[in-house]
This record gives sequence, structure tokens and C-alpha cells, in this order.
Amino acid sequence: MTSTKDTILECARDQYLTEGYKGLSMRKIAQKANISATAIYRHFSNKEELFHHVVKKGFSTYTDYLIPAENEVTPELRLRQTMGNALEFVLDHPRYFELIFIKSETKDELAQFDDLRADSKISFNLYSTRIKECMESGYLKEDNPGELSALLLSAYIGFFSLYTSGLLPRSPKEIKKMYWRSIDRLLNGLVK
Amino acid sequence: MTSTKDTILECARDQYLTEGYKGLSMRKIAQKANISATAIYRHFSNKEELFHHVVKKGFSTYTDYLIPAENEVTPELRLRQTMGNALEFVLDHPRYFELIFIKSETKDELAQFDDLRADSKISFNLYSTRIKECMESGYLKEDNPGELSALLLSAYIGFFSLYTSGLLPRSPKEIKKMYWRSIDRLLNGLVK
Amino acid sequence: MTSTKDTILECARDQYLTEGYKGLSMRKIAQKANISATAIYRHFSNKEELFHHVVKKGFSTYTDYLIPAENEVTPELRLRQTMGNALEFVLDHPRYFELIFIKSETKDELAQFDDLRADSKISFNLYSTRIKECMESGYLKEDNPGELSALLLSAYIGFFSLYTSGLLPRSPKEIKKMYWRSIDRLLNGLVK
Amino acid sequence: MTSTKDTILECARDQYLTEGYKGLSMRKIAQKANISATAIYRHFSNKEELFHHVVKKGFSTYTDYLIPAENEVTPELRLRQTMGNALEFVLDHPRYFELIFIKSETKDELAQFDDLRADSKISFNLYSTRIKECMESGYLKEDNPGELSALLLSAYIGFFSLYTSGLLPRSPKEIKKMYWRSIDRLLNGLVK
DNA sequence: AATGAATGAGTATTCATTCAT
DNA sequence: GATGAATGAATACTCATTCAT
Repeated sequence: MTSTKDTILECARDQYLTEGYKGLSMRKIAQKANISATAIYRHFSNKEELFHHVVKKGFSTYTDYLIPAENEVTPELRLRQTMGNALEFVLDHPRYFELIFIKSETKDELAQFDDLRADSKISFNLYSTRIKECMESGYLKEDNPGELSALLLSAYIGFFSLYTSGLLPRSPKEIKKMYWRSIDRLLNGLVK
Repeated sequence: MTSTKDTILECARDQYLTEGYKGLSMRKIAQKANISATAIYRHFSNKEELFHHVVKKGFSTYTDYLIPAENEVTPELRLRQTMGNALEFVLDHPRYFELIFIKSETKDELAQFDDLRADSKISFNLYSTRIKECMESGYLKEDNPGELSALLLSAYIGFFSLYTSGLLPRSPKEIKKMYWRSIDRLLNGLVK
Repeated sequence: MTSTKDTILECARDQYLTEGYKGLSMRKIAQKANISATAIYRHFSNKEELFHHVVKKGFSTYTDYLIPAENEVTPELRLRQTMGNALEFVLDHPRYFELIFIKSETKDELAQFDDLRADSKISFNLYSTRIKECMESGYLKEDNPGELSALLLSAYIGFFSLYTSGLLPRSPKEIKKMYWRSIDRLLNGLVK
Repeated sequence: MTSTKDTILECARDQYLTEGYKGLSMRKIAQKANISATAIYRHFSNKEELFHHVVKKGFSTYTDYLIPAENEVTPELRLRQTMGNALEFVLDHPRYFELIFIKSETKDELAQFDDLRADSKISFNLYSTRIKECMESGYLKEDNPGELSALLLSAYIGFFSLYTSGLLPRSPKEIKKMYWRSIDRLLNGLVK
């Protein structure tokens, strides 16, 4: 019951997620979607726009992972749950992680799109909000919340950048433990 | 007196550093090097091998930045100097930074090459060595040196990944200050 | 109150007049007419037929310029007014001029259509009529009216072919003067 | 023994001469030349440049027809021979005639190229020279030689524009006679 | 009377690579 | 060591047109 437009989008995402940007060709997408190459242009005016939608989908998927953490009962738990959800996201969708956080290949194009930059800020703000709460509740020391968010996000991105590069243990079990140990080391200097 | 091989390598590097991966075509490299496109094949069996050498050059450049930190007189200074040199590296050669740390576009190919993974480990070990020293000297708490290196490297990579994505302040002056404040926050929980 | 068919025709004409033949695509016409591309096929069986109508419109526009010259009071004045009106036509509608007189791009198709050839003859006959009058009135020497029409028309077409090619002065003022001087030179050998 | 470059050029010319501009596609040219479509790019950097060469060839062919008229013994004969050679040119190469004189389809591109405009002027100057001679020798009345050239050229272009449009007699014999009669009418008003 | 979806053939161009010289 | 010629596959994209609704 999915529309052709959605099918194209999914195929483009899969294509990107498995083959990377250079594997993202209109022809290949069409082939996967079982339509003619030109039919794509009925739904997306060009490759750029199509990819744009793929990226947007990546951001919304990421946000969908983070948001439920708001249901936890204390600021500290909300912060830790946010980090845990971010962990799940990258393990579930490593290519999406690359797409929205690494994306060196598309940075130039993305730079121009205000909506994508806005999407970027959303995750940033989710971290900020969690951190502000933790400062207000007395769990974390008073500090610049923006810079602290940047630090936490940096550690997250860098950690899984190393992971996707194959420089850290591959096993999900091990990497999860190592992730949490790293978080603890980090928070260690930030708590009151 | 540079050999043709070196000229090709330099041109490929420049091409990559200015135009990114999609600008790295044999023809364009040859044009820059003032030779015929096919002449490249005398020196490199194909594009992959050529790019491989470019990446290797990136790693050695990075290592060349880090190593002089060994001349500092105390473990703590050596650690801080290492981090400072890493900062200089990314500001001097943002494309090389991307190439060797972000490189999502080439990760698949790189994954197969043991020598590149070895190069990756070298910088890792430089961090490890600095950190071990600091533990021995009593500056840092006893901990797993490898995981601590990973954390420091993660923060570094993630921080400048955000920077090259345009999500952090652009001015070198500001970003340097913010970098050091982040390092301090990080070390804060790690020192004795 | 214009019908869709007329709207399409006008848009096709505008498109042709501003963008030339290569800009005359069904999609672009439809876009301008604010209808779907396929809706055109309700009114014209294909592109060829649509273009055919555009050309017809060009001819009738041209004829509309020429005819009022009949109101002048003497044969000589009617002849000169005809030439003056032809001048105004080409300055007002250079693309129409090309379309109906130059039209090398569509000649093959046009060659088959009797109605268009008939339209072509109309302007020819307008000239012939004027010239016959001038012979009867004694203004022009006795000669073959058809061949004289062809000569006058040739000079007209060729003159503005050079003009639209940029080989003659561009300014309307200058080109008008030059046009009349050329006419005088021509008539000089034809008058009694 | 013709080089591939020449072969391509000839095929492109033939293609244009028989199919017109819209038939001038790189693929079709390559097919005619029995090479791969991409091989063309070894010799011409793009379609525009290739077409540019075709046009140049058209101009030089035209000039090659006109120049021998210089061998005639009197100014009047040289003028008439020039006109006769121009006649032969258009009957031998009607498509070249269109290409260089009608060419509404390529006017935009040609407008930018100084060398082509220079080529255009050459034929113009050949006429001018002939006309100046005839004024000096007393065959023609004193007048503006440039404008007279334009008039003669206009008549020539317009006449054969009508001819290629099918509005004049098709038979070479008839059209030649009609051409000369028209020339005589024209010169009639210009001679002393 | 009109639409949206889709198609197949076509466009110019770029690419890494091979081969004979 | 190096070149010029050539290739086949690929690229994004446009076009006129058909068809079911």
C-alpha cells in the first residue's frame, strides 16, 4: 500500500545505507524500486532533492530514537536514557549515523540547506535540555550547557566514528560496555 | 628533482584536499601533473592504489604533527602538547583530518588494508603512551590506557567533525579556546 | 473567456518567440498554460500539429501587418506602405519573421503542408498586386510582376536575415534608414 | 588516409547537411564514423566545439567558391563571376548555404564567436571589393560600397531562402535564369 | 475535458582503463 | 617511461507520448 514515492525513498535510503553515496545512482534506485529510471523524476525533481529527503528521514529517525527518553522520571535518568537511545540508534542504523553525523561527502550540499541545519540543531538541543535539567537538579556542576552538549555529542560521534572505522571492538556487547564506561569517565568530571 | 611518481602523488593529494573525493579523477590529476592520463598507470596500478598512497601520506603527516610533543619535559606537558599538535593539524589540514578520521567515503576500501589500519593504530599508540606516562607519574588516575586513549581521540574527532560540519564557531581563535575548555572538562574527571 | 486550446496556442507561440525551437517542449508549454502536459493532447494530436498552428498564427500576424497598406491612396504609396509595414513587422516580431521566412529548422515539415504554402503565397500575392498596380499606373516599368515580387521579397528577407545575424547595425533608427535607402536603390532601376 | 578527426568532421557535416541541427547528435555522428560515441571527445572537447568546426568548414567552402572570380579580367566580369560562383555554391551545397546564411537555430551560439563573425565579414568584403572596383572603373554609380554589398548579399540570401523554402521554381535551369534576371533588374538601377 | 503515473528512447558528458606504439 | 587513440559502462537528465482513471 506504500506509494511509489515512498518506495523510491526507501530504495534510495537502502542504496545509500549499503553502498554509500557513490552507489546512489538514479538508475540503481529505479532498478531496486522496479520502475523506470525516469519515473523517479515524477516524484523528485532531481537527485539532490531525493537525497535531501533521504537525509531528512535520517534525522527524523534519529530524533525518534531520542525523544522517548523524556519519559524517564529524573533528569539524570533522562540524560542517561538519551545517551542509551543514541547508542541504540547507531547500532541499529550505522549508515544513518554516518549520514547525519559524518556525511563528509555531502557536507558541501547540506551546508546550504537551512532545514537540514535546523534538524541538526534539534538533537543538539535535546542534549542541551537534558544537561540544563541536570544542572538545575544539582546532578551536574554549573557550566556552559551548550559547550557541554557539544562535548557529549563530540564524544558520541567520535566514539562511533572510530567504531564504524573498525578501530574499536566489533561485538555489540563489548562496544556497549565500553561506551558506558566512557560515558562514566566523562560524566565523572562533570558531576558535583 | 622530484620524481614523476611524487608529483602525481602531490597532485592527487592537492586534488583531494581541494575538491574532495569526487574531484579525484585520473584525468584531472594527470592534467595537474602535466602528464598524460595513462602515464599515471606506469606508477600506480589503478586509482585505488593511488588513493591508498594519498591516505598513507595523510597518516604520516598527522604523525609528524604529533611526534614532536615527545620533546616536552613532563608527562602532563607531553600529553597537552600532543593534544595541541592535533589541534594544529586539523586547523592546518582540515581535508587530511577528514580523510584519515572521517573518510566514510573510503572506509570500505580502507577496511581491507592492514597497513592503513596499522597507521591508524600508531596515532592511537601515541595517545596511549602519553596516557600511560601520566598514570605512572601520578597525573592521571589509574585506568585502562587504551580506553582512555579512545575517549580522548573520540572527543577530538567528534569535536572537529562538528566543527567541519559548521555546527561550532568558525573562527580559529574561538574554536581553539573552546577546544581547550572541552579538554579541561574531560581531564577534570580523569586526574587524580 | 479564451478557450484552453487558445491558451495553449498562445503559450506555445510565446515559448517559441522567446526561447526558439529548442525551447518549445510540451512540458514547458503546459507549465506556462497551467495545465498538465498530457492535456495538450486533448487539443492537438502531437507536437507537430501544435507547431503547425503556431506557424499559421505567424503568417496571419504578418498578413495583418501588410493588409492595412491597401488604404493608401496611390499605387506607389500602397507599395511603399506595404514595405514599411513589413519593416514594422520584423522589428516588432523578429521571431515570427524567422519562423515564417527563415524557419530552416522546420522547413522539412512545412514543405508537406499545403495550407502553409498557401499562406506563404498570400504575402507573395499582396506584393504582386501592389506591383501590378504600379505598372498599370505607370510608376514602374512593365516587367514580370511575379519575379519582381520575388526580388522585393528576397531583398526584404535577406536584409533582415543579415540584421538578425548581427551583421547590420542593431539600432532600430539606423536600420530603418538603411532599409529605406536600400529600397530606393532597388526601385531606382525599376521605375520608369 | 584521413585522420579520425577529419572523419568525425565530415560525418558531422553530412549529418547536419542531411538531418539539420536536431539530427546532429554525438551518438549519431559516432555511429556514422564507426567509432564509439566517446571517442569524439578525444578530438573535440564538446558538441559546441565540433559544430563550430563544421560551421568554419562551411564558411571556407563558400569562400573557396567565391575567390576564383578574382581571375576575371574586368571589374564587371569579376562582379558577375562572384555572383555566379555564389549561385553555384548554393546549388551544390544548399545545406551549407543554410548553415552559414540562414542558421537561425545557431545564431545565438555563433554570435559569441569572433572568428565566425570574422568569416562572415570575409564574404562581405569580397563583395565590397568587387563593388568598389566597379565604381572606380565607372561601371557602377558612386554609392556607399558597404550598403551596396549588403543589398546584393541580401538579395542573394533572400532569393535562395525562398528557393530552399520551395517558393520558387525547383529546376536548376529555371532558377538560374530567374536568378540572373533578378541580378540584372537589381544592377539596372545601380549602373551609370 | 483533464490528470498523474509511467515509459523508452534519447541527450551530452565523464570515467577508469586498455592497447599499440 | 610515456603517449594518443579508443572503449564500454556509467552518469543525471529531458523528451514526446501513452494509458488508466
